[in-house]
Amino acid sequence: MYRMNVQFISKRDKILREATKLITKKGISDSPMSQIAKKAGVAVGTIYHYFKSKEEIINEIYVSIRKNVGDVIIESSKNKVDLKEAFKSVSLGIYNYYITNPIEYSFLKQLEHSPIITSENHAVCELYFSPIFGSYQKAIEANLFINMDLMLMGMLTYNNIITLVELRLKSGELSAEIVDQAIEFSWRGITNQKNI
Amino acid sequence: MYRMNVQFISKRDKILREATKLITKKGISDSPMSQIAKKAGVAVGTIYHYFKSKEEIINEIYVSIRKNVGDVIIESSKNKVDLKEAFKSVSLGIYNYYITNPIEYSFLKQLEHSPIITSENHAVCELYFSPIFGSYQKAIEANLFINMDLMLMGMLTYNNIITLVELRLKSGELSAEIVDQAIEFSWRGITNQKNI
Amino acid sequence: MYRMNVQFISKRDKILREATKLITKKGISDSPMSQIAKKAGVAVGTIYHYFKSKEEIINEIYVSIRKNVGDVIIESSKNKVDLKEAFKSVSLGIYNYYITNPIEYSFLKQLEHSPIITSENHAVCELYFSPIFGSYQKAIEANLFINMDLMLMGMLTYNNIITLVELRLKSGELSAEIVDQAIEFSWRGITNQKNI
Amino acid sequence: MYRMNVQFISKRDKILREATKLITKKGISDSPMSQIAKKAGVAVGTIYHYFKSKEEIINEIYVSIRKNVGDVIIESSKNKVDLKEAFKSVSLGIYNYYITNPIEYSFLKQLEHSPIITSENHAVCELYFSPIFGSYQKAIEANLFINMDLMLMGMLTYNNIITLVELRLKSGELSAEIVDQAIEFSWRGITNQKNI
DNA sequence: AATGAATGAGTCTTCATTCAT
DNA sequence: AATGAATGAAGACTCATTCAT
Repeated sequence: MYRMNVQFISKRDKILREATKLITKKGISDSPMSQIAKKAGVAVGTIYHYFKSKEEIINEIYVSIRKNVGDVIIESSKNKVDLKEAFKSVSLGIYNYYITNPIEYSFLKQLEHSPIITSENHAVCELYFSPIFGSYQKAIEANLFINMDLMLMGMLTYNNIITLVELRLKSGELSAEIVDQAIEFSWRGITNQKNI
Repeated sequence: MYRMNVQFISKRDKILREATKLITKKGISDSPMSQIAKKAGVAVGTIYHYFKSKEEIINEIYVSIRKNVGDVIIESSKNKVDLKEAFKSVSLGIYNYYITNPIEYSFLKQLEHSPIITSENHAVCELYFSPIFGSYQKAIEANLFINMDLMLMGMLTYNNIITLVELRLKSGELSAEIVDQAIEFSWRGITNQKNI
Repeated sequence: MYRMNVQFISKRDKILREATKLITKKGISDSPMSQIAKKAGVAVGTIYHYFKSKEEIINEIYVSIRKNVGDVIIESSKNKVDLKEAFKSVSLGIYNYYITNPIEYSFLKQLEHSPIITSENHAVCELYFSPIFGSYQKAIEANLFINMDLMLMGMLTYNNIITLVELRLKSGELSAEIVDQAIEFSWRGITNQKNI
Repeated sequence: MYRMNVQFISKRDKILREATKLITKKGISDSPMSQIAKKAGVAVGTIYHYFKSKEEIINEIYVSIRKNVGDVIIESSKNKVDLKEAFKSVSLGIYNYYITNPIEYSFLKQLEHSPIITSENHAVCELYFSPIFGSYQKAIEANLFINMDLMLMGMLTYNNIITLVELRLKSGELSAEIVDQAIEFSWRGITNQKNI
């Protein structure tokens, strides 16, 4: 059993991995369980040994990707004292995560408006954003950020990163300048220029 | 027989209308043609008398909604001399269209990343945004707007309206203040404050 | 109204003609009434004005082609005193009819084993062959032809022509020599060589 | 459990068997998959577990019957030194195969002109006749058979057997004498009487 | 734990036929 | 005579899920 962890991928993980790829490429209803099984190198029945249903697989993938983004947020805001530096770091962190994991990004986009994701899971995922809201709240109180509805501010800044990702996926490449333009756009939008 | 045309809805229109509603509520693959037919009060075969396939219906709906938004853009920018006034008017125009037509909005969101929409139709829809790009271009040249990638600027500002719509749909209601905050957020993002 | 008969083709005939072409090319179940109507330049309903059903059209076409072949048999045996001359003339007559009307031939082939043709019509068509059986009967009685089951002799000689047609349709072209070889093959098969 | 293999018919075989019967009786387009499934005692889905499509089933049946006939040809020409004896043996072999397997015969007749059979399969089936062509070729070279187009000779003699089968199926019964008449008919047609 | 044969409800689509105009 | 919109039963095929091994 020793050394088995090296390069060992459990069947369960293989199923999740291939499901993600397939669904991203073909869409949910063009990703039959039989196909997922074949790609993962397991029998159809095996999938049902690990998961209750197709929906369960999709929900699990969705939540796990959202968690990854949550981790990126936490990680990239660590040890950043300067407010702008922190803002840029988090923005770039999310941006980089998505463009280096385009499959995960597409999967999220495809599912975020779908009735397949349970509302319970939606709620869980919201929490992964809470660190951002926390720091925004403080900046508003310190009069560094515009006094704006907190949820609105969070969504606007996050979606601006998404816009950037979208543009990048469309264009294939994006200059550092353009990335900077987008972040500065958001920064101007949220900051009290006279105090910062 | 007179005045019969008032309030007369053709079967074709009924089909489109009910397809839109159903797909928005249930998603494409949970909106069988049989169901659409039933809701529209026609036989399944009748649908195929007017449309070649399910995909054709979806494409037609998609393009027509996008066209409506295009018309709103044109309409709401008419007779607006002041740059900011025009920007606000267009922003509010789009926002209002979506929140008064939430079904159309949801339909769009569900389809915009779908492979069902032909690339030809995607191209057609892009054109409906051209008025915006035109005015942005001029404002950049006049140094009133930040010198930013045009496509980026267009996408950021449009998506900020989408964010607002999304928040409103989530919350059920939105104060005029919050709407204003979002528009001002974008305005700060695109303008050269010293020249405006 | 005068001169109208020149080149005037009734809608009824157009329907029959286009149905024949379409069914030959695509097969019965890939020849929808709507398509026949379109090719014939009439409305679907118009077809039902002239014919009770699709099956009726097919039966009518089938019988009329079989009648044409019957006419060819009668025509090509006229004024032929010599037995062999008559045999060759009829054989060539049928052969030529089929290769100059390949659509009719294919139509027949496609339908002859089909349950669509009523047994009544099958019986009617059998009669078109009676002239052949008559002359064979006489030749057998005169000891010029082998004493063979009459029906068998009729079917063998007719089917040998069909074989020739089939070979010709396969090859695209057939030398006069080969045609002659086939007819002589049948002739040797039916004749009492010592008496002829 | 022993001897269980005796009389065990796999679902796959049951499907093929019932499809053959049904298609022969009703024709292809009146043999829905649902009906085949019911007769075979399986679910519709099961058919698609074993076959890709209805066309695939039909092709497989067609080729396998043609192969049977090919085997009969090989078998019945074995150890036949005398030319006429061999000719009669093969003719009777084919005749007997068809009349003892009338369903297979009808199936073949119905399909041989159909576009459903792929040209690849048509080519494969042609090969099953090659033994016949080989022996004819030799007999022609030895001046025992008439110098006739080889393909023509092959088609004429084969189709004469078919004619016999057809007559038998029509009449219900056929005397040994009539069978002999038909074979002698062909024999006279192909042989150089002076050399044989 | 793992398999994959088997299921059958459900999908989109076709098409002969009808009927009001 | 002629139209073609409207019908809905029926067809081929898919696929999530089950279950005996």
